[in-house]
Amino acid sequence: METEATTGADTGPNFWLLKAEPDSRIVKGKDVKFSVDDFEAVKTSPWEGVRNYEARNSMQKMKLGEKALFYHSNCKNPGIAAFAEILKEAYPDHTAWDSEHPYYDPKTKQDDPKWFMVDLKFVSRAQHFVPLALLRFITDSASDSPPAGLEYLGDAGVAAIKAMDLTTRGRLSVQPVSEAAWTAIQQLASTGGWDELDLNPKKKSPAKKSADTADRPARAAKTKAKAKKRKAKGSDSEDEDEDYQEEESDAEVISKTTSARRKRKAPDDYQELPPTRRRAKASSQE
DNA sequence: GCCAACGTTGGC
DNA sequence: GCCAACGTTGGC
Repeated sequence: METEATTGADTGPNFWLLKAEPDSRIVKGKDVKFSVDDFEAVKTSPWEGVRNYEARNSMQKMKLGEKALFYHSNCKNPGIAAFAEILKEAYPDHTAWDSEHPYYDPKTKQDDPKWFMVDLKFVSRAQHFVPLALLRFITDSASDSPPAGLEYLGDAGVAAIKAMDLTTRGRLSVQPVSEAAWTAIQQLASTGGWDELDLNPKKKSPAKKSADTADRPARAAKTKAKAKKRKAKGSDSEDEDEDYQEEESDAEVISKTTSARRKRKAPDDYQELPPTRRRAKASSQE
């Protein structure tokens, strides 16, 4: 059974945002770089390596032909670089079983896949790259109306942008986008018009080291408010996720994390963990 | 390179 | 089941 659309639409298509890293970054000896240039060159790409439940759940809701925003993350100038669409609906992410792969997950079994991916088709570049800084500029503005030059967005477009997860949920790499936000982004990408805006106001004064982080508390408050809302209406980060709590016990999921954590803190009365679920799980293997 | 935010872990 | 601790994400 389908859960209803995360975006609130009950019948129409959903819209999505997926993040990729345009800059080289080496993980387990492999470069995980995937820029809009790479995407445009290959035209289609499996979206492998997602290892977050909420992101995965979103991917499992994606339907053939639904539209997505291609986002540049973890780079100098993050933002929306292209438009894409779903070419193939969710199927098991085989890279989880590939020990050579940067996102190898040794705990998942081929007969019980935990991670999924979709195939994405490149549609077009954003004629005007839509920088995160612009979306933040709009989101952080006290006004309900568009800034000068972007009147075409209308108040509705501004409201949609302000409601986007992108600005408040930085770590979510696959997220739903409302249709209104989709439209607003498309308008921005095709029209531009923010060259006159100072998207990076206030460089920190040398005296005040924390000047450029001064707005973070305000941001945090917004983030919290939204998180509360999600909780209230029931986030999908955990539902439909049978293994969510059980998996933790065996913990090699991301080995680096786990091994470090296992080492953490041995209180004086530390005796060697009484095996609990971990043992049960391990012995269930034949 | 720094560090706030946040998802996950795991002791209690 | 709560929540402190931890490591990672990702903007800056």
